[in-house]
Amino acid sequence: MSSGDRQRVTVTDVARAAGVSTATVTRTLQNPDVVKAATRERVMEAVRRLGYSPNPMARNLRHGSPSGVVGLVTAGFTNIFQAWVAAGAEAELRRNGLQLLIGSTDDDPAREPELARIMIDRRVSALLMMPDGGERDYLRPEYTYGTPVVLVGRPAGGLDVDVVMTTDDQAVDEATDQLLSLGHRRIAALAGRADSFRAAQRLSGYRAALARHAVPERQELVVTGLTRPQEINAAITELMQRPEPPTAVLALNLGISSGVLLDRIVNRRNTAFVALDENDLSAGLGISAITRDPFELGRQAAVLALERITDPTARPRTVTLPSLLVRRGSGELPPPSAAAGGVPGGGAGEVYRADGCGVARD
Amino acid sequence: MSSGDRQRVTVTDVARAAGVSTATVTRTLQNPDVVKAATRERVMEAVRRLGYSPNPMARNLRHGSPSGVVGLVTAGFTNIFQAWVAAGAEAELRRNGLQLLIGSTDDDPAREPELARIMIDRRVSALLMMPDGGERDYLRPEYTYGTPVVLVGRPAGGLDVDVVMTTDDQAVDEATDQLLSLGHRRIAALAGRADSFRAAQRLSGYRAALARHAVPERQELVVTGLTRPQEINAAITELMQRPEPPTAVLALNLGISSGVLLDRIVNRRNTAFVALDENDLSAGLGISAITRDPFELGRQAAVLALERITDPTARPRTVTLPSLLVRRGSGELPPPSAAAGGVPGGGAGEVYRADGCGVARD
DNA sequence: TGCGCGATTGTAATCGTTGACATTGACTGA
DNA sequence: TCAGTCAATGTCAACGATTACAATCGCGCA
Repeated sequence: MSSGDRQRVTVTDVARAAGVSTATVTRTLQNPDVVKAATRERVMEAVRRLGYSPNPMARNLRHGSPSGVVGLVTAGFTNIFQAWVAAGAEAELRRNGLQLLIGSTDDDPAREPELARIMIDRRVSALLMMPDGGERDYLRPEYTYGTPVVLVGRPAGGLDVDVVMTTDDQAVDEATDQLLSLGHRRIAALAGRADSFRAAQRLSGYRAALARHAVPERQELVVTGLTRPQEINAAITELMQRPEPPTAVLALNLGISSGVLLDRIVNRRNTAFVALDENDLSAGLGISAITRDPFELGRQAAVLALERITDPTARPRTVTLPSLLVRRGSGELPPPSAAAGGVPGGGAGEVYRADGCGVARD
Repeated sequence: MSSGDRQRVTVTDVARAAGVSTATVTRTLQNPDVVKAATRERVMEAVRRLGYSPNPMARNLRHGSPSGVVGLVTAGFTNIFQAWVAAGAEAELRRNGLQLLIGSTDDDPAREPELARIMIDRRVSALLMMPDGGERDYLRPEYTYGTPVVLVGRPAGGLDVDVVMTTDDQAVDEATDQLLSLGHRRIAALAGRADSFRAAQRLSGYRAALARHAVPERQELVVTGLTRPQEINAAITELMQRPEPPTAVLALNLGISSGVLLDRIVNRRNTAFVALDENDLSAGLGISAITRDPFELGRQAAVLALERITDPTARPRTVTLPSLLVRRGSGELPPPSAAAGGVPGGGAGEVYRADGCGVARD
């Protein structure tokens, strides 16, 4: 049959069918006002009948015009935080008639440049980069050929590009400070890839609070490099079985937060706990968490991209969104040794329902 | 500065720099063996020095070759099930040197055709469609121009395309059957969008089991159209407050599964419960679930796409992957009225934490 | 010495779309 | 009536990469 033909209808076909030149077809589509109404009708009829749509590659080739597509590079499709960022960017771009396409590095820093290159080569109107890989040289202007680049949640590192950041360090500092004020002295901090900017940013908040309270950092309470669920589970189990287990736990990314939460439920622990980022259940279960509104993060990234598309000469900007500590109880628990004083803000009354912005799907 | 130039390096530039013709540059890149070693060196050096990479649009324009990019249309980036499908497709495609790009309809069926069109126009090598929208006419061959299309988790509807399906109906039948055998007679079924194929497929399994056991279906126990978390929460609350509440609950998609799970934990319910699809916590909490291995689903879709790319004339195929009922305890609970008999089966080693339900922080 | 062959490389047409420029024809006002 | 104007449409080169075909070169062999 003809299903495999991939034989496309071109302007020439339409022009012949309508008895006009290709220029008139193009004009009818691009600038209808300059074409006589009768001709316009004839052309449109042919377009409809043949099912013509312009080949965007040829169009792009001729006039290096914006493609109407914005690319986003994520660390992984199943990274739900980054998925919400993508959703936020998508919504804002769509409001402006642009389409978002996303690609995943699958947490492999080596694939960032490849994916960025693919998107730049396909002439995305802008490129949003979320992974937290090390090397960023491939985003230097000589490689991006003027494609606007927005970095999400990681710094520019001398690059002349727009950036959207969050104040994770301040929020972790605030959470740590609160735990220290409650009397905690052994506060574990669990983080992801040791070489990532984000882990460093968050740990710096932890250390700042410790320093302010003149509490020396204990090396053995800082665990980094946790990525796989088994590692996370092993780490938390080992921590809690020590002779001197931590009295409070800071989980410094979403995966770790989920792992610690599962451990709390399964093993019925009541250690003080502050999560970073939320999952389906954390709000409903009274987990104090540092939240970052990923949807807004993505939206802002899209806004920056749109502005740079409009005015490529504008000075790159850095937008900072607040990371907020939401107190729901688990982060307000005192250490076991402390007298049973009033728990500030804690308690079952603060158990919220999860009514987040999400829509359930299948 | 020159950062906004978007002035790309072309074959011509490379050719001039290397002192050869554009044809030789192309040959060096496409078919190095026919170029003299010395010339090849000179060209490669120029390519490196200028940072040249071929414009895929121009390449595509000339020779309608496969683009090396496969498009995937999802209902939403934050749909974690579909994200895992994407991850599976990504892995398989990558093994074969192809790149996956995904776009989201944000659960708006009207955007399926738009997105499909964008991807087809950009000459993706294949198109994977996941949303469960109604209309599918836009995938007729006259609109896809031979782009291989694979439907994931929804039927072909007379279309001549590859399909990957799961046996949700059979698994739901099996789960319902088991609950009925345990003595349950009031089994609630909660489903998503009423007009979706998937909800219908799953409910048909529920009804088949009821019919086999000669248990009449109770309209008031079947709730459809649940999409937002609030709706899900309201529905489960209302159900359980009835004079005759259900003794068992079937959640027929992931969002609903999460909602019911949260309700169980918060309200310490111990009603029999079978979820469809899993979230972070369901395995650890002993929730019986119908699982579909989304990663494998995506991988199979990619395999079909790859085969059709290789041989566009092959007859479209339908691959069916099993939906499995994993027994972890919550689905093996008897109704309250039943005597405390042994729980049949219980999944032998598969019962991880049947007692994990209803735990709290005190 | 001269012909022919194979190994390299160059030339130019092509893909589909666009837009600057040229052309056509009708109509206006002097 | 005729130059001038304007609206409508046609012509053709260009975008960048590719490739069929042509051209060139060196060398062996008659």
